[in-house]
Amino acid sequence: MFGFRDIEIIRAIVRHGGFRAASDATGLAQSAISRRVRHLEDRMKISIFERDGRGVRLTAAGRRLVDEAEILVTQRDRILGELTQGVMAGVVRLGVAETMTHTILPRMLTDLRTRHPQLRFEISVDTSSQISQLLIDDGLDVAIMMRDQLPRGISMTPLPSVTLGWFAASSHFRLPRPAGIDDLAALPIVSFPKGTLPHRQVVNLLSPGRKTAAAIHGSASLATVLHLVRQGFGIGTIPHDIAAAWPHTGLEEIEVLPEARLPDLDFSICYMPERNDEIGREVTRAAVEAGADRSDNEINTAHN
Amino acid sequence: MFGFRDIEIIRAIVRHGGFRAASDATGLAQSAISRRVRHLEDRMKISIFERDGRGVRLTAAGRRLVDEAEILVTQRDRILGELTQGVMAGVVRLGVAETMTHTILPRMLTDLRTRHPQLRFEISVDTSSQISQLLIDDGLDVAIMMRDQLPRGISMTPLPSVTLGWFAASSHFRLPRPAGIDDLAALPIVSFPKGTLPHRQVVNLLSPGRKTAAAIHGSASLATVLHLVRQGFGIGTIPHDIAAAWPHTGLEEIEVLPEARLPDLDFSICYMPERNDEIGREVTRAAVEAGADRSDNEINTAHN
DNA sequence: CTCGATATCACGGAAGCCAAACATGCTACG
DNA sequence: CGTAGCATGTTTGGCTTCCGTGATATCGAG
Repeated sequence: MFGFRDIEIIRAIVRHGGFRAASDATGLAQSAISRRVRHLEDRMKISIFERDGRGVRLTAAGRRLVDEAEILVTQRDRILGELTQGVMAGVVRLGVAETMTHTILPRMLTDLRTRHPQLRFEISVDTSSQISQLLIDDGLDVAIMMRDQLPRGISMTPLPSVTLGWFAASSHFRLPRPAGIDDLAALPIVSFPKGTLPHRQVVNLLSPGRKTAAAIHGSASLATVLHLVRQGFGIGTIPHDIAAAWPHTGLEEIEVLPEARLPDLDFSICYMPERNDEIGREVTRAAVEAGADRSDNEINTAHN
Repeated sequence: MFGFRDIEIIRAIVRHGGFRAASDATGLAQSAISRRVRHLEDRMKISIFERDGRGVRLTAAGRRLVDEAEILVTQRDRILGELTQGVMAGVVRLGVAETMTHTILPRMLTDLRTRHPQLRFEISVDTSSQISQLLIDDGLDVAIMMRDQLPRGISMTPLPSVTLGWFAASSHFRLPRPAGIDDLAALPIVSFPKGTLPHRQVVNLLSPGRKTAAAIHGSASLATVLHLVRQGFGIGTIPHDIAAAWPHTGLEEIEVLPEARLPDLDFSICYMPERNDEIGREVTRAAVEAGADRSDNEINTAHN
């Protein structure tokens, strides 16, 4: 086995041409170098230097060792520098609700990548409650989710609200304009997965005092929801942003009465300042700016 | 600063979920782990674990450290394994005379690469005397050169002789067939660089008792020699193999009298067994086999 | 209070420093 | 030509500092 110190010392010996010169270069006593090298050779059972009266030269094995191990020292120093000099690097574990992956996430990641090329992201897409739990358990560094149950000590920054609409595939269903709650409840509905806040909101909106419970299907995958709605499986509750992002899928917003309107979704970007103050702040900044961009974009898409 | 041991210990703590468990896993005492981690944190001025009554968890900085440094341990173990288990790896410093780069070298390297994918080559092309000196000074591991002055203790394996011919660009010079020494000496000659054995041989062949010294130009680059001869700058002394390798350059061998024939070049593959026994043997084997192939090839090209 | 965890304290061994010994090549002188 | 002296470099022996062990103190949660 060999350590970083061994490599540094061997490198110094090679570079300066001997134990003596290496001792000056490293600040170690020359005797320490001698004994260290011998000990290392004994441990690894290879000879690293060929000695004779007037100095030492690398053996073939020694040269191989230096060539290969040099890079380790370099990398160690790089890691150390990045860690202590506050360079933003490493892996950021990011949890997002799926809706966000289609809106602010791409812009946010682009922003972060240009500012901090060393950062790597590991993105989990899940329901807000799952993400919330992961954040609490230190399974995530930053989360973008709906405020569910908020643990204490968390930092939470609101993002622009996401507005929902009722959508249907063009000409699959015949509905009055505007449609009322009863009209909607009579049809199969594809919505957010069971257990999530928007799912509960849809249930609450449609259920009270109705004879037969509305057929509400949940899907954790927005792509699946879009697909099902497009195929005429039912009508769907879909964020306006998402629908606008696929303008040619044949989806059409259903005009509804005010009482049938769906509440907005309030997303927040959250992190634990105790654990991830620096990264959390920076990701939050990027998310807020991406959200601001998104507003512009919303206006643009409204023009379409 | 951190060492391999630090990383291994931190990894053990993370994997087994605490100092206590890590102490069982690593065989160290629990107190040693505690103190080591604290010292490390002090030295690096970052906090790696977040402690409370019921255990420890990685901080963000700690996770970054583990993520980035894990690979260092892996690489260290790989290097150690390769060194001690006698895998042929590392960089082989190879010195060759230029003639050889066009004959056995490509086949030899292909052979070695397929048998030892871990090997890397660093190839120097120079005159035989330079290469010889480099080999003596441990600037090369293996050399392919003409035997010049041979240091003692060297291993030398002869390779097939290289035959030389006089070449000229078609129809640039008018010579009797066969040409004699005087005919050749009257023309500008492009040959091997001054100071090399074949250059001396050309000089010796042409100079004795002549009124005006023959105009012998030297070039260390075979490509340059070929170019000059092709352009009609003069006639050249070129290995048959090389000329055969460029069959469409308009070069034509000059038919000469026996007394004007050039001596063969005797190349050998050399290494210092004291320093590079294992690699030297293997490269020698590959060179000899490539030389055998070359003989076949010579016959083939003679058919063209 | 008890349990399960980490932190701390006194003591032995490896790794480091200092000084002196040892090996080798070079030079100059008899 | 042989050899003493010197210059240069490595190895070897005493003495201190840091790392690992074992037992004990301390702390937080249930």
